[in-house]
Amino acid sequence: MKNLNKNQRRKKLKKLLSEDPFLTDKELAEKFGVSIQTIRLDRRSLEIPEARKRIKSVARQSYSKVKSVQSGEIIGELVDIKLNEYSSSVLEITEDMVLEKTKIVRGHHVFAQANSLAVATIDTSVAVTGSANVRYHKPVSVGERLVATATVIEQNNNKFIVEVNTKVNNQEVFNGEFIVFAREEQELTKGGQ
Amino acid sequence: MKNLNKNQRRKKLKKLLSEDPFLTDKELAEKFGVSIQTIRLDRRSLEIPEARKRIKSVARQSYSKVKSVQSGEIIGELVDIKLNEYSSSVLEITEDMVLEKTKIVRGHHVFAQANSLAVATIDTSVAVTGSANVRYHKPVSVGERLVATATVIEQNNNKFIVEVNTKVNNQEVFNGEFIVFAREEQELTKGGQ
DNA sequence: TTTAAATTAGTACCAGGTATTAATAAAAAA
DNA sequence: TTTTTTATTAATACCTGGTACTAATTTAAA
Repeated sequence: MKNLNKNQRRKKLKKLLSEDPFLTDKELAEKFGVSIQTIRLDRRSLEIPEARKRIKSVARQSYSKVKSVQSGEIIGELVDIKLNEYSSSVLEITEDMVLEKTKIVRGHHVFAQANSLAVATIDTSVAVTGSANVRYHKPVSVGERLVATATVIEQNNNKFIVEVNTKVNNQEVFNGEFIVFAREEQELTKGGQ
Repeated sequence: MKNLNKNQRRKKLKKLLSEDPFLTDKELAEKFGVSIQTIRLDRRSLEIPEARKRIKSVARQSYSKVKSVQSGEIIGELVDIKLNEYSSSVLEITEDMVLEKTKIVRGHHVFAQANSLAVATIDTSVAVTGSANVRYHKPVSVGERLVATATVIEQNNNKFIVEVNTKVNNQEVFNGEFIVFAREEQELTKGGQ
């Protein structure tokens, strides 16, 4: 990759680094057949930070994302809850949740919000989904806010039937009936999830 | 945070770094009130790499994860497919998919694999899920491999009924019936998802 | 051909380490 | 208590991937 003038090289450099932020100046210098100093001048004028900082920011971004999903254990933000009765959560649709082609939300995100809400509504140390019966009414797109409300409609011992209703602008886009089992921590071998 | 003996300190160190891989030896030394050298001995005996390597691996993981989910659009790895007939995918369960407390896989991951497989099986530019009826039979844990197979069992015009069966070690853990609609790219306003 | 722009070289310095040897402090055993 | 072992700290040389700056050299344009 040679014989590029300054502007071509800088343009390409920018693109390369956006695709692969892990490249060091040395690697870039080799790729372009120029000296390290040239690459550094390029980065400076393009205001691109050094590799370690780029890597760090990638790590930070994704780390906080993973964490919120892991620790929160609820998909979306819980806005209201009364255990064993009802709860609701809000999920804002971002670019990474949609299909590239159509910009429509991938079904499992809507399901995940509803399922995690249904499970969270039950007051027990461990709640697992036994089955779900769901229906998608309308497609959802980037920027829209999914408001899910879960209602416990029946309880028999440790078996709960939870209905979840998801709306965008007060219009129903999804609903589902989840059968959730409450279990104590020890008995993890049989049934459900 | 002082007066910890070696083993207590190492235990805590391990935990701290698992929660926040961005901490440098210097910061850790201050936290524990010991010298940098001590922290380095600790890391070495615990086989924990230096901060820059930890950060890099966090970045790499999430970078590749985001990419594969976005571009692949299939959850898990597609291993076989005959369009409009059947397909199968394999999903390996990793730590980030399970509930912290119980180490059991969160339901929506199993659903996501099945749903994305059902949708991918249909030969059209846009396929959306209309409804799903799913059942979780057994809990799934870290390290297990979910093998999902999707079979188209009925077709009426643009409406497909797809059955998905997910197994671990040849034992069924999940099954679901998905109603999927095939649509052309223009008509994105009404129905389904 | 002279001037200006682009590139390369060189040097001092930095963070955050590895790896090793040696010295010192604290705890346990004799 | 003294010795021995374990734990901790210090010191030093070296590494990568840089920043920041100055100076020299090369290439292209006026």
